[in-house]
Amino acid sequence: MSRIYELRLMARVAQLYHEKNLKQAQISKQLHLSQATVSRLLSRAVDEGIVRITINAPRGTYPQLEDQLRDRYRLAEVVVAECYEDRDEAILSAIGSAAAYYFESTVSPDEVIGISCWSSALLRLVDAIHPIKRLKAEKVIQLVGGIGNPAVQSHATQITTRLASLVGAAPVLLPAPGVTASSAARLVMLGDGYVRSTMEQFRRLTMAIVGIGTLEPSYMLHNSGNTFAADELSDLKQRGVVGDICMRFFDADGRFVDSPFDERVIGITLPELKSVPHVIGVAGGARKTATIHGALVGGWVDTFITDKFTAERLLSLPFPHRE
Amino acid sequence: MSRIYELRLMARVAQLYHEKNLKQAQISKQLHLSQATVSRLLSRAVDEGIVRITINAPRGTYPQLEDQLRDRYRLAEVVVAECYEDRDEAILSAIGSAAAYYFESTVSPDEVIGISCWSSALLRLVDAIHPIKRLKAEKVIQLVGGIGNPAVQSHATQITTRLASLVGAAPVLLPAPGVTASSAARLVMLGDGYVRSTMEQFRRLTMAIVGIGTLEPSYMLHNSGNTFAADELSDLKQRGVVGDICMRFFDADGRFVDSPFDERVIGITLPELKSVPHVIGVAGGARKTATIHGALVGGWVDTFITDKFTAERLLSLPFPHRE
DNA sequence: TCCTGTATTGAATAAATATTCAATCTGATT
DNA sequence: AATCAGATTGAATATTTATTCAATACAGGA
Repeated sequence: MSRIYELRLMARVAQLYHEKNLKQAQISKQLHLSQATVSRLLSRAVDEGIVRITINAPRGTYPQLEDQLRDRYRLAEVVVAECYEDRDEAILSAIGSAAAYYFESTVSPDEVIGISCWSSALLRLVDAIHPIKRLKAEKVIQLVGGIGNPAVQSHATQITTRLASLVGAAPVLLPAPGVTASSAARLVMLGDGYVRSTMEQFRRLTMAIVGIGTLEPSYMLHNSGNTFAADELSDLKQRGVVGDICMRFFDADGRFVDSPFDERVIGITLPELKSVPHVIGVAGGARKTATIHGALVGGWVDTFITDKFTAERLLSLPFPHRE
Repeated sequence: MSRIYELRLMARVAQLYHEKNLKQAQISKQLHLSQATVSRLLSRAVDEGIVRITINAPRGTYPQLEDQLRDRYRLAEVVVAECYEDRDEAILSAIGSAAAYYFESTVSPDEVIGISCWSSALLRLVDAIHPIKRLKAEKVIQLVGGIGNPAVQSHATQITTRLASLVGAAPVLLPAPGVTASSAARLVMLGDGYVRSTMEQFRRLTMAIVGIGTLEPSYMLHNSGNTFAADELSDLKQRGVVGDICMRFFDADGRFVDSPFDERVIGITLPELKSVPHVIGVAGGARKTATIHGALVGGWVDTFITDKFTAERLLSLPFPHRE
């Protein structure tokens, strides 16, 4: 009966609040109501649809893709970067700088950051990070050894060192090959105190940045010299492996795949990685669709940064399981 | 350069805040930002047009008319009531109940309310007030004496008494004719202690509700028996009078018009009325356009309640002065 | 390179807003 | 009428949000 007057009052209060930017206390004085009533009228105005709040996504952002990926893979956060061409080079560039910005606005002091150095996306990330943005993070820890070839191995240490200096943190290196010739060789390397000390610090990580690699075709693995025997590769394929994070392999459903190979890796394990509070995966590219899907289903990362093409490909995949 | 990432972040924060209704503290945890940053991003999101807040006026409300009237006449508050027919009867009904609702939601305890009893709109107002809404206002004071005819005079006291009982307040009556036969007769009436006591309480008013009357044609004044001599009426007209509030006359520019007649009125004066913190004028109807305009220009009320037809007529008037 | 003025940031805190609570009212049902 | 569950209100207060402040950071000029 007096509903129309109530609605008018809600609209009036909303007008003073949202358009004239008055405080509730001012409105309550002006309209001779109590502040509590003003507050209640405002929230009723939203319920009644008198006040409507809309969010316009800026061009070049993809909140829907992000939402769908977050939802589908139960991720804490997803960033989908704008990208103009569906080629690896453009994609790496896009996700590299998107990840760099995400990283910059997200790191806090006292952070213990882990970085896997096998991904070209992470190379781009480190390149794109701004000269320095205040922080002294505590440490930057290398999560896997370098690549067999000593020249490339030093490349890995360089990324770690570079990131560390960018955030004003102490670099913690893993001075060992990522993949040893044999399980026995690995044990020898682990005997090294420096190596062991680094690996013991994995438990203190507060943030990890990792790439997601395909088993095949892979640029990186091809470069890794004698790391892989051809039969080993086909063995992994046989076991259903689709990709790796930090040289730890998983299948299409994201399950860790154990193999003799795993015994030869020097670096963080997947369970260790999973216990890190904030794991950021950075990856994109047409070749990697199934690989990334596996990694995400496996829940090995909680934050995922990619480009719009990769995002769309992932979303076009069927997604059976959802309890 | 990294502007697109900033915009994305604003949109993301806005989404979590406005759509998912998270608190800023939750968002800051989820996105690894500080709460201060979240707050700043949110307000930037409004500035950037990422978040847009719109107010939909409910059907039957006229915020634009209200705004224009508020603006034009510098009023603290205006209520424009829905009304389906531009006839006095429909208008009185509309503004009566609109004013009743306004009054109900606006009065507070300890209020000292004055009411002028010469207006049919105020009759409707009192009729429309709900059975009782909690409050004990302190007093309801009659602002002008009754009409010459003793029968009608008691009518005036009834309105006062009725309103008083509706708000649980003590009625304070003005037991005298609104217009005496002569200035001398007025002085005699003022000798009455009760009358004087009431009039002394005018200074304590916190709210006054008044009608706005036309000089001519007027229903009320015709009923008032010997109040007006025909020559008096034409004398007032000659002086430019267009209407009255509480039997005090003003011209088309709202200026008080003094006359011998004024000496015979028992009731609140315009300066006294003006010193009341909250003066609510209730009026509408085609006959009254110029009258109401004068009253509003004069600034004799700070709150004005009317119907949409009257509102439109007022706004169609030219409005020259605006410093 | 070293200033100097403008900008950003997070922690601390001031300010603003939402909620609790007790009082009171409404109105439905005996 | 009498009673009782559900509303509604404002004051008090808890919670949430915006702003201040001090500490850098950065850009541009000397």
